[in-house]
Amino acid sequence: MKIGELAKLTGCSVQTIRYYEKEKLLASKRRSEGNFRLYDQSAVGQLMFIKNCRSLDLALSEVRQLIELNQSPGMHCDDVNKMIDNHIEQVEQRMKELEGLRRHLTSLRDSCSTNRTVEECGILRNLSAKQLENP
Amino acid sequence: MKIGELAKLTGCSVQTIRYYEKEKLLASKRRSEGNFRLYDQSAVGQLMFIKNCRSLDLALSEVRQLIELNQSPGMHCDDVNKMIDNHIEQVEQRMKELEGLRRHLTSLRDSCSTNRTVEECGILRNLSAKQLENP
DNA sequence: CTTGACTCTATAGTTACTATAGAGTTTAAA
DNA sequence: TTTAAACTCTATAGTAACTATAGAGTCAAG
Repeated sequence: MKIGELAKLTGCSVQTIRYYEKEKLLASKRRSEGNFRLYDQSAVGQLMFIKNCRSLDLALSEVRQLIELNQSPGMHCDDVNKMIDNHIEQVEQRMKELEGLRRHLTSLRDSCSTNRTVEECGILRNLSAKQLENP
Repeated sequence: MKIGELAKLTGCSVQTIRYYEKEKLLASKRRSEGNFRLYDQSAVGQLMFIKNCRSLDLALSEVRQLIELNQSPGMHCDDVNKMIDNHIEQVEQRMKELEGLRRHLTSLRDSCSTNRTVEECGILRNLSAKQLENP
């Protein structure tokens, strides 16, 4: 199949597939006479693997590591576990940050009611304050 | 004062200050004989305003809008309120996404115990699955 | 007068794509 | 058979908000 069909099957864009190839995450060995990329069913699997990883917010560098690991079936998979553990931590960390941010924004929003002018705006006054407390 | 002192006072890096100037978020009118940027106390305030906005994850384009608004003290500040409301929504949206991600990662992690080989690794097997359910 | 600390501009790199230009290829209809 | 549409190719630039570097100039102290 050609790149367009692979794109449709996997839900990736054509450019993205070419980008993954350039980044050595996906090999396309064969080309047609007219120099078009040709793929088989295994390419669908490889691309879905990448897509699944990306839906978990894994970086392409991490995906690359996983692909390499996948190629040594006999090795221990501790590194995979570590990577996922690490990722869970990062996600939880970011959630905490966002919770702080949310509280901060909400209290900022409460400092201004409607029908004020810019001059009176509590939000702008707060933003101009020398230092914003970091909760 | 020169750019290094401004950087120290505000906690921004020297390059960041120059970058803000290029992006027209911060004006530096005066230069020394030797072409060094010269700042006064008001620059500290302007830079802290930007820094405060950034600590709330406001985009530089939004900061630019706020700076412009700040220059028309008589106008209504509804746009400021809208921007912050909008931002709160975005933060909450991202928090929901991350919560889904966290659950997803956790259940993935549970699919593999220690002391397995890559071949047996539940995580890799799951990632290879044609479609990852999107909870 | 030279050393070191500072500053200047311009440029490239980061991440994971997306968008474009300009060219060639294939398929279908007129 | 021609031609038009739809597809593909490569190469390049853009995105956001910086950070890092090169190579040059400025300034104060010793």
